[in-house]
Amino acid sequence: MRIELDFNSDEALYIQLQNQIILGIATTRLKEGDPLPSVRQLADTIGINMHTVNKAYAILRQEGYLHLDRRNGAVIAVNSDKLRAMEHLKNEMRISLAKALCRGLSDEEIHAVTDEVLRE
Amino acid sequence: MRIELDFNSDEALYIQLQNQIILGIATTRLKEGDPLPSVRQLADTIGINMHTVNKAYAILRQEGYLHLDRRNGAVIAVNSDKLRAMEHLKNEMRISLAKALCRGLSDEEIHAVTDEVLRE
DNA sequence: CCACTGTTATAATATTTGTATAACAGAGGG
DNA sequence: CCCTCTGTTATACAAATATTATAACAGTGG
Repeated sequence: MRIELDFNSDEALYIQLQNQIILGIATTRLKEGDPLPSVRQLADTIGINMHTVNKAYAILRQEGYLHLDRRNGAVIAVNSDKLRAMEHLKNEMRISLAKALCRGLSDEEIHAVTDEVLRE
Repeated sequence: MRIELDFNSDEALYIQLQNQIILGIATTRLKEGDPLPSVRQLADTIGINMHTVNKAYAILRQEGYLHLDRRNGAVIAVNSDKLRAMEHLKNEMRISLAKALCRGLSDEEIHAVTDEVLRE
């Protein structure tokens, strides 16, 4: 999977990297069991430091998206805890939806945007 | 409106402050034309520095939630650009929804969470 | 033994965040 | 006219975070 980072973004590189991988899983470009490049390899191809990749991988493991070990490297392994995921989603949406409501978007328009994102 | 900040949060104080005010507008606790405390006053009651409040106010003005001038202080004034708001929402939801999809949440479950947040 | 994995330690640098002091220009009230 | 309030700007400093750089360690497989 190709990974592109925006070096002018206000988002940290390791966060962007995390998000790219999460997007990859959500869009099935990355599937359970798929291997990721090693920290050094990926750092090299992107052109960033090994520790930045390692940080992203470590957090992704902690949040249940990866398995890491010295034998197999980094492997996609999604820990599916629906209840926790719904709580997480609710917290993340609170501010985003508040902004939309401030602009006068209706519930229907918000659902329409949701569907549009889900179709990607 | 009461504003509470979490000093142990990983979110910056000026971001939390922004979000509290946006939530206030979305829930109609703050309405068009309502005045906000002056930067010094609010900084004092919260117990943070004046510049931190000023930064939050300045961004809120730039993003079209406030009017600021020396006569009237800070006043709620929402600039309602629906098209831009929908683009903004779409971008913010992309990662949040990707995480939910990784955990196996269905479109229906995601809509249910959306509705739950909208009812707040 | 060698090359590869993730992991850890340590250090240097740059950026962001929050605080602190101070001043400026415009507006309103006594 | 002076005093006080408003947002705004400049400067400096401390702390935390992000990124890079070198280096080493322990386990795995060829």
